[in-house]
Amino acid sequence: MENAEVARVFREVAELLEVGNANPFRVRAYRNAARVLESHPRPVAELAKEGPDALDALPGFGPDLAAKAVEVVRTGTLRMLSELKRQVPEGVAGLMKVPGVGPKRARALSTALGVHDLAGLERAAREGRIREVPGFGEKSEARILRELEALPGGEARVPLATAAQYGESLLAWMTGSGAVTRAEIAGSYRRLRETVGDLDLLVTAADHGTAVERFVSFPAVEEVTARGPTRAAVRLRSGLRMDLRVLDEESFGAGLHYFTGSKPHNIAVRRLGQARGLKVSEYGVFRGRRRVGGRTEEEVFAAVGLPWIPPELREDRGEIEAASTGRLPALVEARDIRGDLQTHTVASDGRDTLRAMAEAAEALGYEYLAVTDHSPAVRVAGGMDAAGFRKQRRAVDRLNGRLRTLTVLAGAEVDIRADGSLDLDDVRVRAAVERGAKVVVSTDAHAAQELGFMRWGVGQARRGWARREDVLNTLPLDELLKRLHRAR
DNA sequence: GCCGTTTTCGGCCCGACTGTTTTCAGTCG
Repeated sequence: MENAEVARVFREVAELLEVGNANPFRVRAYRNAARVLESHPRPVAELAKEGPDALDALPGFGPDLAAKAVEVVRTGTLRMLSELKRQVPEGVAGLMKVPGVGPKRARALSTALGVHDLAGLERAAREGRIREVPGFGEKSEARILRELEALPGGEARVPLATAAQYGESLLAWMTGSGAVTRAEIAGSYRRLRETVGDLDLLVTAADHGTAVERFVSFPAVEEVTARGPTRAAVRLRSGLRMDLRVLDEESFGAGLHYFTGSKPHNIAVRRLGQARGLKVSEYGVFRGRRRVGGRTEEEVFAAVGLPWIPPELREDRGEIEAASTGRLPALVEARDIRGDLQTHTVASDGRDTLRAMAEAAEALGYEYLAVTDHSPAVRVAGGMDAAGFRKQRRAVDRLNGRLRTLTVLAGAEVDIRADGSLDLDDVRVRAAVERGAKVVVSTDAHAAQELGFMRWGVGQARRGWARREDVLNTLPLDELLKRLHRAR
């Protein structure tokens, strides 16, 4: 029983409770519990064995949720869930997949029209029956139809590195024009999540209208979906959505914090503010009507008694507690990296020669570069046999004699499974680091240019709370070699 | 359902937008 499975049961309970008109805070308790389990470094099954106290100690867990988690671990299911499924008409929760339809409207539609799935909802909309339901009108009916048509395509999240291509050209587009004085992309992009749903661009500008105008004329824009005096939204030809918000200088830090999220992190910060009689919003920190901060993120955090927290940690996974007790980790930085330990050359499926890779790595200021071409198992990647590796090793020795500051290490990428697939479901840096394991951040570069992917790897390490000392390739060469020999 | 340097009961983050209302509920981020 994995944590994710228990979390899924709790999420399903939350959904059914919500559509069943339960206390929204009770619903939130289940969602929160699911989120805590998903990001908890220890297996819930292990905690369950230790007894109820271990689970009760999890944030947001009380006796009830702890007992329910134990029940799911032991029986694979939850009696409460089966009970809820009997009470709530089948399929009603599924109606909430339509944007604009929440629990109340899903229930209203189900009760009034007897629809229990999206197909039934679409039929009712086409027959003009939705506008007859109290609280709905022609516009709601039209929107539901529109959203239903857009659903299957659904804007999927895109990989961070892909989003970065748009993000960086967007920033260049905005700042290069002189239309804005300051521009930053917030959201999960700034938290360096592996995937990004949309890009939230925040700017300050002398003239708001000019900034909005510049934004909607970004070359990759296909459709302008909203456009007001201080905000706009567009969809790019690739399907990626981008939002713009024009902020005042005095509230830029509050806006940046708010739109960087994550949502659970923001909620936790606001609760801290509330306890101090402060109101924290995207416009600033207020005591009554008086603004007490918001120009910078530091001001926002300081107002609630915290040091600045790096965006990569803002997931409400313990960073608030760590910050308040002065135990935030000094996170690894891209500049701490002294070498790349997994790369390829033309000897297998890389695109540059050993020498070109070495020179590019030296130009990046690295002390070492490990070339790790494929073993014979990976035939499609031109895997080398033992003789090939011996030959490459001699080439590495010759090259090291000529290089000035870089040392090339000879290695190999050996597949674990015959089909090459990963049998792990998750990037688990934090669990590794908490148990004292060291990690290595590498790019698997197959071309000189791809050595630049290092920053994405560092981002994932930071999201796992990795400090410099947790990452082996922040070590100077001699220490790295010592560690490797010791491990052997 | 959880939680407590105001509380063991009565709270629980905040604001914008939309559409349906005639002062506001529902939804979203």
